[in-house]
Amino acid sequence: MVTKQFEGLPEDADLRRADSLAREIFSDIANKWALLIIEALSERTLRFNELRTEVQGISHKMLTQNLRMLERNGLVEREVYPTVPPRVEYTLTEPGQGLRATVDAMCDWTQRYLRDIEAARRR
Amino acid sequence: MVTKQFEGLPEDADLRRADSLAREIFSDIANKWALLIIEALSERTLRFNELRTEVQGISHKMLTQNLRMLERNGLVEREVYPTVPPRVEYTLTEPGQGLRATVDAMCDWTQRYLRDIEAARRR
DNA sequence: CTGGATCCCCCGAGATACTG
DNA sequence: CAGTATCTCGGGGGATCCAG
Repeated sequence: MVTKQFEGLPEDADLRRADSLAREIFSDIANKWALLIIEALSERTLRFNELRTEVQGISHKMLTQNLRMLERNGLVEREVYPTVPPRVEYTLTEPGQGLRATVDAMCDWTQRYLRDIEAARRR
Repeated sequence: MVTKQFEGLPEDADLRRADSLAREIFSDIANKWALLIIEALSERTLRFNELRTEVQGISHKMLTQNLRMLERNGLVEREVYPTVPPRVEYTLTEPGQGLRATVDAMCDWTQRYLRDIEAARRR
């Protein structure tokens, strides 16, 4: 997806590294749960269990795993309030907000072509 | 992701069906391989083995499976030329083109925030 | 070349239990 | 409430072979 720009150029370790990184990131975020979590956080900051409710169908484990991944990539920020019981809030960072736009687009697309897809399936 | 619009309304079987369908579709397309295939087809029609090359890392099986899925949902069109050896071409349909735009946006996003993400990871 | 079918292994992911 | 750790199982997905 990215490589094309570099085709034919002399080997360049940096570009190759960037490309492999891009693929890695793409693989990270191009998955159902990650995108749904971002969609859920697009409106407002949410706590762990709120997310669990919003992103319906996700398991405890998947939610934590994906949140860690998103955090690692700097797409969501995790804020811990040292109260009792603990309170943890997840917020979209600026890069996360940027991705949010594309996720929204995907959701819009789904809505827009729902009928067409339904029709296509009947064939 | 879609349900929100309907919250609080009296139960409506049609809306529920549409929502479950939307989730199904979203799960179908929100996966790495499907999106990479669409990205590959965004420039031009491709044959099976060309796709296999473009979408590097994908296995024979995954490619066929995803193509069948995309075809079933009417995102790609499959044209068979009854020559020998057989020649099969895959093309993005109009809905497919629509999705392509959002995939492009995702790729752009990846490029744009590459450095930020790299930095975030080092922490 | 395209693409089904089969075998098989590994790990993704759910369930459960336990800490702070 | 939030999160980690362990166990376990099913099926995702690779490798391979066959067919048109």
